[in-house]
Amino acid sequence: MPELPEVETTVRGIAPFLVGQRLNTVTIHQPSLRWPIPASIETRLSGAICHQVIRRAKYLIFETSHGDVLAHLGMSGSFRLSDPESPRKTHDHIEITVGDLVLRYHDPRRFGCFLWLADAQAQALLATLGPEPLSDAFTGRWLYTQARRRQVAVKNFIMSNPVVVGVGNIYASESLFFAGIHPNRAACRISEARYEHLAQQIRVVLERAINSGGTTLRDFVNGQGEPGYFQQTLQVYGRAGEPCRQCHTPIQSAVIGGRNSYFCKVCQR
DNA sequence: ATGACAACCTGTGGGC
DNA sequence: TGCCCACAGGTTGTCA
Repeated sequence: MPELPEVETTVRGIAPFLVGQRLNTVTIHQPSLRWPIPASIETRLSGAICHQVIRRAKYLIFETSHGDVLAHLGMSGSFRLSDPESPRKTHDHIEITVGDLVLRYHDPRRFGCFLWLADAQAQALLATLGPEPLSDAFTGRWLYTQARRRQVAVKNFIMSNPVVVGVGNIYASESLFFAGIHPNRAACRISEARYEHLAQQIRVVLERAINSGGTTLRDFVNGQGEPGYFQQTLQVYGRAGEPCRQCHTPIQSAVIGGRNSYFCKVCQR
């Protein structure tokens, strides 16, 4: 489900309702996510004041007076603020009451996580992360230097977290289309100038998606339960057989690195 | 070090 | 209508 824009949309949606507020009760209904939710979270987090909600890569970090939490939405996770009177749904695994609302973590596939940030496991997850794509540290030169001697397809290269965080399957296809680069091209066979263009397009695509509230393919909703609208402007993702919006050639799809990929064979070389 | 790929788990949609 | 299979937005861990 969520790539960087969807996580950012979630953070922006829920933070105003959490920051400065007390997390009154924390209830774990299903601790079995990708890694077990620490049993200590229920009692230790209850009563904490939430100081800040921030995003790092596709992680959400809840900074509280009783310790910080590192959460990830996996493939199908979402946080949503609801009326406590509304019934809890299947796969609502965590409930946190805040004021007259309840924050629910919903995740059918349970690939997400909810850990104490200070724990070694959480620290290890953050340790290997590359630069934020919307930061000044992310440049074409960085991509170019990282790509030396890398034979891997450029699409897999930009989806790898040590290289740059937050670029998932949708936005990898989209940014490569805007950069005019074929997703199967070996990472080491792209010039620094083309990487400058690619880095710029990655930033533009992610920023536009954030401004549209993210992409909803099946079920993504923001903190208020609303869908994103970026899918209406997707250029190639999920459009196999449909005409390229630039040259009208049918969009191709191919499995690259085990993930479905979409591109225009004329516009992307 | 690099790259390929299975694994984690449930829901959904298409084909028959 | 129902069954079965393929596939889905991510990431880690294992193995060659």
